[in-house]
Amino acid sequence: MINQVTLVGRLTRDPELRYTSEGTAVATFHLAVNRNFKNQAGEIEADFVSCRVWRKLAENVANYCRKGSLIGITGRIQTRRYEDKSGSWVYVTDVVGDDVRFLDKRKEKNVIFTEGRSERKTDIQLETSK
Amino acid sequence: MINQVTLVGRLTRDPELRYTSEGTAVATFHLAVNRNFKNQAGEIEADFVSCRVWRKLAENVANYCRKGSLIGITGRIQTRRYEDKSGSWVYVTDVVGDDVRFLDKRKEKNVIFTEGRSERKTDIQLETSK
Amino acid sequence: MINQVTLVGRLTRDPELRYTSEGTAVATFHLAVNRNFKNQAGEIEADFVSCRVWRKLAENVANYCRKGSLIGITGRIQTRRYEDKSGSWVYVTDVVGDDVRFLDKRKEKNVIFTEGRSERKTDIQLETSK
Amino acid sequence: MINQVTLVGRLTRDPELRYTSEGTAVATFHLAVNRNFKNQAGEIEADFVSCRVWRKLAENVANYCRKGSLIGITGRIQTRRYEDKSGSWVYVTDVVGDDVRFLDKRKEKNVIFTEGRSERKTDIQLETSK
DNA sequence: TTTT
DNA sequence: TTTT
Repeated sequence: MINQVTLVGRLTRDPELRYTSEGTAVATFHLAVNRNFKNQAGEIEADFVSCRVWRKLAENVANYCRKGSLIGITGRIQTRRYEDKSGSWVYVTDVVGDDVRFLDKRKEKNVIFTEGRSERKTDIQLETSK
Repeated sequence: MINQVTLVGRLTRDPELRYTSEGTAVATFHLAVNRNFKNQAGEIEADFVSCRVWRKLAENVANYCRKGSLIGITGRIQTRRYEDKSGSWVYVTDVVGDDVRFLDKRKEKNVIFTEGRSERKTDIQLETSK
Repeated sequence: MINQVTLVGRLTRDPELRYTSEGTAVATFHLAVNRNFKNQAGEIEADFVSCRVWRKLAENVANYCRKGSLIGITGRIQTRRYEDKSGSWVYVTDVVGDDVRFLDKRKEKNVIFTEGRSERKTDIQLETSK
Repeated sequence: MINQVTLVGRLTRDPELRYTSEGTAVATFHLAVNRNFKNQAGEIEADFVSCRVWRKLAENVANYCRKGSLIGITGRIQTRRYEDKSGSWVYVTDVVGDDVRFLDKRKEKNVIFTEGRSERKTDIQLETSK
């Protein structure tokens, strides 16, 4: 079945990096995603989405993101529940990311812009091709 | 900012239709979205996503969907929180849908297939508008 | 950067399965995706999106899909261009799928429903890993 | 049916604003979306996606975007075809946007941050409306 | 070259 | 409170 999420927002705090007992890295953080419409008071609110990424991605997020970083994340919604101390069920919803883009990096690193080859040419073409 | 969700899954129960004090229709339901991978035990699990739609969409969902209906929904993640009786915050995550497709309808109704004609029309408009 | 597509539609013909010179399987097909609104004449039109999937997915699509099959596909938009015989550039846009769901299969196969158990397990792990 | 696209990329040139014969604004532009993986030569390539937005959105894009602007766009894939001078069919694929985010704006304007207050309000409404 |  |  289909379960696909795309978010662009800012970290509400530094990400938290932990490791499972098997040694797998997990990073968790909340994204503040400003809404694209105003409430009755004319203000813009935000949704605060809980996100989780695994392995190499987790380490990258921990290394490159801080409170306030603008990121794009794609992934899926995951739900789970657990019993709290008082014995009642708590339902939790997270976004599990399979890709994260760091959108306020000044410039994309490691981008050897070969579009030179393709892009520049393309541009010319777009010119020429009218 | 960007906040976009697409889900395809089945209703876990009949949708619930209610009205706000202003008379606006809201339908709520849970979607069971089977995961596309197996757990360690070789079984497929599901995520149970809480969904909410408003107005005409709410009434359509209430009219056309039942427990087990297969639907596609597109929308966004919305978060909110409230204080429970004991004074602690409860965090809630829902998908607010802006479009719902009924995927087990035998055949799409009112589909008169007319590709070609209208596309050419579109083209002429754009031509003219240069 | 972010490039994410989700489509649900029907195959306009049987998929075509081919192999690259290195022996990698590729399946191509077109999806007819009915629009969710009517044109001025009150008719529903469709978009005909060219899709491509690789490897195991290609073979699954070739085995399980036929003209008219309802599928969901997630992936990304890919563009390329080539020079035709007359020396002018042709621009091509395809959706490259990374996941395909067969939506008119009577029932999901191999789905053994086990919510609860495994979710709790996941939770325990996370607890431990703090 | 479902047809949903999310892209984040940079404009390859300034957008072009035109008007249909009925006076409706249309803006067209190409987005360069860097791929998240390298080719055999270790370089990052891009997809060049043709985009189109209408009405107020078209005017906003024309006013606020320039060559190189980083934007996020959500919308759907639209296909059409036309007959060229030589009488053969040309197939065209565009993304028609229903929302555009300007991602290199220094800071979101008019964002008065009010989480909590309004969320509680929403909740009360729902309570009342049962 | 277009599906139900 | 969980679907096929």
